[in-house]
Amino acid sequence: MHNPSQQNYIQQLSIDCVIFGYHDKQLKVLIPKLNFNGDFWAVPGGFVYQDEDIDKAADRILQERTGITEIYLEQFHVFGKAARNSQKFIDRLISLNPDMLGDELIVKAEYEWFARRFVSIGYYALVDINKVIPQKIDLDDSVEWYNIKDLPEMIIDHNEIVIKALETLRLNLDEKLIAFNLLPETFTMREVQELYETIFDKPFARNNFQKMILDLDVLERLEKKFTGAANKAPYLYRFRK
Amino acid sequence: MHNPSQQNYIQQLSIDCVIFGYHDKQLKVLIPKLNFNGDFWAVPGGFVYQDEDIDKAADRILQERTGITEIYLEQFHVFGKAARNSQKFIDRLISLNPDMLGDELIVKAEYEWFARRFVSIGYYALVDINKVIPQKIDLDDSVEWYNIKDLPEMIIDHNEIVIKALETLRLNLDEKLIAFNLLPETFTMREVQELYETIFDKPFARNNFQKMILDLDVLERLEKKFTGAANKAPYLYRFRK
DNA sequence: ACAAAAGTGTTCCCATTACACCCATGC
DNA sequence: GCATGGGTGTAATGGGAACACTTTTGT
Repeated sequence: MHNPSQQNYIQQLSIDCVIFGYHDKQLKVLIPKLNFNGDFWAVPGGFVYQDEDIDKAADRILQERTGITEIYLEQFHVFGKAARNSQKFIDRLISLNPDMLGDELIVKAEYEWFARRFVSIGYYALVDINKVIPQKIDLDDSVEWYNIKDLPEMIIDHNEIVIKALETLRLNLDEKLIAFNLLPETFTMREVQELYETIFDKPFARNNFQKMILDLDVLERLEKKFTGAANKAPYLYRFRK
Repeated sequence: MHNPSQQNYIQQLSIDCVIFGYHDKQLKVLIPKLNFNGDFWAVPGGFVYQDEDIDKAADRILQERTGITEIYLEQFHVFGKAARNSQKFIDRLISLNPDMLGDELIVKAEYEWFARRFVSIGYYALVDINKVIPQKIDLDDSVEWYNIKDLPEMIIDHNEIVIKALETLRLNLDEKLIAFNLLPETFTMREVQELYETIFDKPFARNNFQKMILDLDVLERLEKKFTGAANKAPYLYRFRK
């Protein structure tokens, strides 16, 4: 077991990452489930080494779970209520997992580490869901994509963190042209539109949407995509970096 | 002297506040100067008590320097580079102030506290400059308003922090209707326009500006303000909360 | 009467929205 | 041919920018 209390981390500071993916007209969030009795879910998180930039720490945490690099990543909010700690979670965890008390000394140190109040920096990431192979680390029982409309109940304030991340994503989407990070290398205009409709949870007019996106002048049109369907083949596009 | 190392603070976490005020067509920032040899300026900052919300901590830091409560305050960015520490600043401070070495034990503890790498949460505040009576605390030599276009060179990355705060202010100004926090209780339309022109550093057309602001539907028109000038008296307005 | 600045109305332009039409594809 | 979905053009709409004019005030 990886013992945070024995690592050279900044104390009482954590990073929590909301990893967004998109598939099948659903906006999804990558969420590990802990390998303990009792159903504990938490967004991927971690701590910051003494000699590590916070952005680098977030990137490392992301790579551990997704296996990919060069991820679009943005800091969005700091969660720092005085009452923000894992006390309830830990107590329930221990009561349901009495056998986890092994080496008394280390357990005590770990308990004290985790039970303290933490200030957490929230990051959100946008990834191409096809490129991600969810990685279990440490104490993960599973790492799964959940539809954002159907999230499990998570520990501490992690459900609020996801909500705040989505709000920020919506605010930044138009301005920063970041939506394409959620799509594969190539995609059709319909797929872009469906993505936008999913994120904003509202419909867009097809023709005007196409014009709006093309006017951004960030896509290049490739060959047509023959799907075998009985209709005109759509063009494929690629984001021009 | 107030010794951070002996307070019950979260370690390696700080809060820095950019306090904006407005006067005489100038956007100003409240900046204390340290009471030591060598010219050291730093935006008002502080640390977070173990039992204190980070928002409360920011509010406390603000009240200490401005003397006023109910300040508009917003978290805007976390500065967390690994190399972000006060080492250079402290070394220069000590070399210029050799007599500050008093009680060896406490000095050593303080040195170790301040020399470490800090993660800092940036807040910006908008205040009515007329209501503020700048307060010196602890080691302040002075606390003054500086034109944002003519800031002193500050310690660590504090100049960057102010720049980032201004960027965020510009982005949020339209959306959140917060500009009025920088004005007195009542004001004329011209004053609002001059404030906007100062913040965005560009001119606005008078008639269209008036329409734009009134269409926000957040101002109430009061009586006219007779200035004694040889022209039509402008209306006074008040922000409707 | 006049200068200065406040207040308001009106036109112009552009970008978004809505509506309409044509095209390619496989059955 | 025809149903289906893709691509594009054009008219209507609305908000902001530009321009013009009127009103109020003190000298």
